[in-house]
Amino acid sequence: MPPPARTPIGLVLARTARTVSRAFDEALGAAGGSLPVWLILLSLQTRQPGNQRELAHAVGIRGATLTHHLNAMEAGGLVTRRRDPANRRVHHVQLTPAGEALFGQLAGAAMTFDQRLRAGLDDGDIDILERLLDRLHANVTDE
Amino acid sequence: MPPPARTPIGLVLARTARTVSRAFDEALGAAGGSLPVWLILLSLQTRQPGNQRELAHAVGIRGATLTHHLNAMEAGGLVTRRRDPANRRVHHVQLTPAGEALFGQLAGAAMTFDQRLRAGLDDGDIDILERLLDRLHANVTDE
DNA sequence: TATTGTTATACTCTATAACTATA
DNA sequence: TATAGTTATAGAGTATAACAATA
Repeated sequence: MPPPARTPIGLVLARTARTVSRAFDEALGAAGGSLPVWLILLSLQTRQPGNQRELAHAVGIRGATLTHHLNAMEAGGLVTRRRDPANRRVHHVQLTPAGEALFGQLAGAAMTFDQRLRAGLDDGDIDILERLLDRLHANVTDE
Repeated sequence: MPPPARTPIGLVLARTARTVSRAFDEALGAAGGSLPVWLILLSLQTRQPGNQRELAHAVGIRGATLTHHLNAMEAGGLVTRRRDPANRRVHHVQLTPAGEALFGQLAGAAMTFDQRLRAGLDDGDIDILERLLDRLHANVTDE
């Protein structure tokens, strides 16, 4: 007898994530941003990445990919890059006032989106979901 | 007093999904496929999409994007397209033996991956996770 | 006219490899 | 030599718009 043949949980996760990601992208887009820009701004504000390598790691992308985004963000007047006088190889990335303003707007959009996402779920549900997602993450990361 | 400021669940989902998706992509790549190819093969085998519009919808992509993938898959000898004699606008997509073989290999890779993903989770956990993910999906899709 | 699908084109995100500049 | 970051290039996946074929 073959196993019960239920939908693989990875597929359910992939479908949900795609739908949710698209909706989130849309919400961020309507607020003037995008997912990578939001993650970069968020990392810059919440952590204090000492260099771009750390920043790239926090966002989950490669250094060259980060440079790509930072170039666009600098051209858009959102960030500035200045060399560290103590170690001139290091570039410190800083938000401009326009960058901070966009951060605020995207944070608002993200919070609104999150409320929509939580509809019908109480704190206990969210805790459980978070725990289960962490477990999936660990199952794929470890080993 | 500001709200408890917990990590937005959408962010947790996005991070988990990215990590899991990359690992899944890798597993499918090692088996000779990719996520969109797997989704297309799976839809062809499990549903019986009457036309490409239905197939594209099942996979969650646009018609032109599906054409893009089908062109590559046809060039790779995985599928054939033939016109429906009753309605010559409609193209029926069919798996070749090579397509069926790849389907089998990817199915194996997907099952193996799913077992890895489920480590430490019992059926009850999976049920709960699935229910919660469905809820997120609905929260973003509806309205 | 409406529907099915394709072609042409382009955008976003990502990556690797080779390079520059500092140390 | 090693490290921080950039540039050049490319590839995967997606999309829209214009088109061809068929109904």
